[in-house]
Amino acid sequence: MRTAPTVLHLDMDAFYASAEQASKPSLRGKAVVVGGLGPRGVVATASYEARALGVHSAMPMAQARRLAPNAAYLVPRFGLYRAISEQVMGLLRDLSPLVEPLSLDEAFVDLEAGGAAWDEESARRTGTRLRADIRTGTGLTGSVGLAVSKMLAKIASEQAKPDGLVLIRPGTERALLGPMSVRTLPGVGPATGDHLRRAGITTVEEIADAGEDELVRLLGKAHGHALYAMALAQDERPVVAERETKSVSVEDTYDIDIHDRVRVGLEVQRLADRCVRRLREAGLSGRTIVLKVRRYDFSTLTRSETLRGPTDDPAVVREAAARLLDSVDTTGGVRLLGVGVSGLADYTQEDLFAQAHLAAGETGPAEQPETDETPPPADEQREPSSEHLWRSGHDVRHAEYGHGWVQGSGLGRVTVRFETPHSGPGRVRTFRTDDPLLEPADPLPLVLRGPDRPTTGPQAPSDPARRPKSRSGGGGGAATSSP
DNA sequence: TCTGGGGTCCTAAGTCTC
DNA sequence: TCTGGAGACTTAGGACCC
Repeated sequence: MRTAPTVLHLDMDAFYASAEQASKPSLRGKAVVVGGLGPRGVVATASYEARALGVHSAMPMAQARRLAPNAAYLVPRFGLYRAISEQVMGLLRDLSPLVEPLSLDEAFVDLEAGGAAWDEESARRTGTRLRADIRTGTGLTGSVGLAVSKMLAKIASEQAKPDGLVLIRPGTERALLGPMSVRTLPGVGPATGDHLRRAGITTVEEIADAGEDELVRLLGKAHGHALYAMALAQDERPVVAERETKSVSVEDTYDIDIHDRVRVGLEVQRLADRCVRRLREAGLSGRTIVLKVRRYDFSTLTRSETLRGPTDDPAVVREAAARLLDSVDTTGGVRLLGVGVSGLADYTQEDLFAQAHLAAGETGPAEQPETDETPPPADEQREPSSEHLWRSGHDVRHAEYGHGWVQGSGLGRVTVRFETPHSGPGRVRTFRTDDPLLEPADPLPLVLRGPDRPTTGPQAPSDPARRPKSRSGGGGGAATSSP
């Protein structure tokens, strides 16, 4: 158990929305909602202005639009967010070799391991300097929590939001946690929260009072023990820099339920190919193939099959997924399909050959040796219509008017606002979607290094999603409300 | 109101092996 | 040869997180 608050948790404030506001001057101070814009999309992040209107993460987009009809609605630009995230993680690694990223916008840092802090005072200094460096380097704000453990550091950063720093002083933890809702503790979601509430437990203090045996009786062994320890502010989990991937999966929710069994089969094949591509990119192979089906009524089922050895062979994964689909009744329609691979092993050439032989032996007709060239998904073989080039929020360049971003498109027109992270709010112009002077562009850096040198700073890598393929059933004509 | 996508971990029942 | 138990593994589902 540590005696000094040397675990740091960083949480970037409304990360995706803030990145969009930083790159689009006309959105600063305005409600911005980032997420899927299709009929079944949900909110990924809402700016604080949008949160004030009641919009929050995981809310259905349709509900967000009712609450904030005048907000700007944008699709996520992961290329940009990844570039900023890498810069921020770099700042964290300057503090310590023990950095545990949780997502693009969150990480734990063991300050003690890096010699960056050893007591309250040095920890606070380091946290303050980090926040300043993040602001200087990216133009964005992050909140910092400092405490003796990961759980407490995370609770501290939550309290620090937005744009603050909170240090939980050693010895004060239990008094601080006691009156808090059970939902504050990691691992207590809606279901566990409800379960505890029915047992008359609503605060952290009441968990501690209930005793370990009662918790185990209510929630099972693992969850009960863990939660009881957390309620006593005991959390010995170390900051772990390297985490092994346990599974790789892809899934798609369709704008309209799929009823045609043949189409369902084709989609599963596509997903299997996509999953294998991801698997190979990560240099992995896996033994267990998982099919996920969410039906029209939102009931979800999974079917899995474990092979004799690990594979990254698209034909093998496709066949396994197809076999699994055979055991699933899809009458009534499906809204989501997914294919995953778990039981992962490092990729080796032997795996491939072994599996190819296995597949040839077990699946009857002799398999052609697989190559890397899996055919592109059916929808990627289609030429994207020019409408699909213009995704809401993505950057563009016009030969005459310069750099801007797509504010909306549809009916053969695309509306562009011409501004950059370093200009004032820009003018809006509308073009035909096939205007030869207009082309997709990379995001510009949010922060200039040196006098007017936009070539430095966090330059997002060219984002393949920038030239989007039409998504199955995907809605074109993304509408961005004018801010 | 109508619920994304990519993960992790846990539980429980059934099966297999020794 | 049959039976029973322990432990490992497989499968399915649920909860949670960002």
